[in-house]
Amino acid sequence: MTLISEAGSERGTVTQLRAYLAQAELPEDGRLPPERDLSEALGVSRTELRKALGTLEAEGQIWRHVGKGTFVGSRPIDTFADLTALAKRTNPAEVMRARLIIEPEIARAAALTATPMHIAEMRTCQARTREAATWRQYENWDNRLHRTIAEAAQNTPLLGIFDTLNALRRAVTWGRLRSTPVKPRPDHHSFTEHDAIVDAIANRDMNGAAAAMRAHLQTVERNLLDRQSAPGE
Amino acid sequence: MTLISEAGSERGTVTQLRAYLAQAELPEDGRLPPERDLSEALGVSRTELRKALGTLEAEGQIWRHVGKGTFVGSRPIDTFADLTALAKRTNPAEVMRARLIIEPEIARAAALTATPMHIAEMRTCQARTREAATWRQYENWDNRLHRTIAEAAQNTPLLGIFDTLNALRRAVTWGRLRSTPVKPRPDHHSFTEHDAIVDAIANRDMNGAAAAMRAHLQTVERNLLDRQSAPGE
DNA sequence: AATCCAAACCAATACTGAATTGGTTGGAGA
DNA sequence: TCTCCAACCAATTCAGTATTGGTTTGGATT
Repeated sequence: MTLISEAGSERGTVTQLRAYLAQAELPEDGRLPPERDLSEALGVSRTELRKALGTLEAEGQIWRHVGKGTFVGSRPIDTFADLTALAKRTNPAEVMRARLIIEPEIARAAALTATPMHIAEMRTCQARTREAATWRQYENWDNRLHRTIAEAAQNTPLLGIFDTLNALRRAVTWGRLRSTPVKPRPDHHSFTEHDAIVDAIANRDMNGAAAAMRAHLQTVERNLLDRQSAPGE
Repeated sequence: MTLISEAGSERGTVTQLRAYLAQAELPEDGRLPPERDLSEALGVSRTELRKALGTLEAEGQIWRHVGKGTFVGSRPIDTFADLTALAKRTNPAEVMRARLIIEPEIARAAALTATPMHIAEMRTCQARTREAATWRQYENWDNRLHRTIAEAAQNTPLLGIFDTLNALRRAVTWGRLRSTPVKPRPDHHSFTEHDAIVDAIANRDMNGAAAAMRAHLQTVERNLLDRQSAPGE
């Protein structure tokens, strides 16, 4: 073997792969055969094939994933909608900060676009939180209230973002359940704060809605931190 | 079986169920035993139990799903975990509106938390957009600039949200690529607008950063709409 | 000494078939 | 008519197995 063939061994495999990709009939999803098969088909060692695949991947021609396979084209756009992966890299404080940044703006938008039906549903959720006999029920209606506000913004991507944040919150807080089985006290801070938010939205007061939501979340944040610093409450 | 028990059979089962729900120790997810077991445990026929469960479901106390089971609380929101599903329900205008709501707040947060390294990277991206020889290169560095701003906010969930929005934008705009192969003109609006954003962040001017980002996105939105109303540009 | 290769191993994913579960139907019986 | 029971249905879950890209190891080649 000459100097050239030696020096170009990897490049050779790359061009061979390129030719294969141009010629081969790939299935609908663009998946190409597993490395073990492909290396045999091309008459190359798996090591060498993997190096070539590596350069092609660096070029963005293909993408790979353990257990899934190797595919032509660019990686599909599911990106990091994967909550569990995100949840592992973050913590409740960060999620809370993100909520503080996002949700007031959602409330602001909702103040502009909410329909009477939305507002009526918000009031219903409010009433239900007050009637709640357990914390579970309370949180249930609290969630629903916040989501109704997000729905009132009438923006699909925004609603998706809200859901993502919400799911993230649950994933991160998972395992730290409210221990007390009693129901929320009638003077629970959220009641008046929720009132302020919904009232502002009903009055089409965008700044007020944003401010009320921010104030509410800040209270929630304070409670969260307190509970962390003094566990067992 | 007496007349009373017969006449009140269903109502009786409902109250019996209510008592069960109040007393029973339910697992974390609020799932209650399968109908077949529960009917035996309560000493009721499955038919009757199902009627009672039906009324409780109508009241919103529980929710059921084939194969999953029966759960207390209200039906969880079907979150669009999948971006492609979300992309099908929305449109460029909505995505643009969502960006207008979210990204200024990200810029505001970035103004507070950006490190000198972040700012330096922003300036680099800026320079690269000016040097770009093609629209593709320009958009590449433009994307990177916006993402650096999101990184500078130093909040994992926020960055995830930004990526989601970005992926959504690409998914929705997919197919309508910029046809002109020429490079951006030196007086392209984005240049000065990007300057304003980065300057504000560097000056720790939170309101300024948010305003500049909003102004920038509004210009982008206007261009987008213009292009829609006059296709082919 | 440096590479390369084949095999084994690893962890993530896909796949497959059985079991579970809410929903439905049909017949027996009161 | 109504209830009950059993069987059945379709959606979902679950557990075990097979694939698959990624990594390590030991030996062979140069």
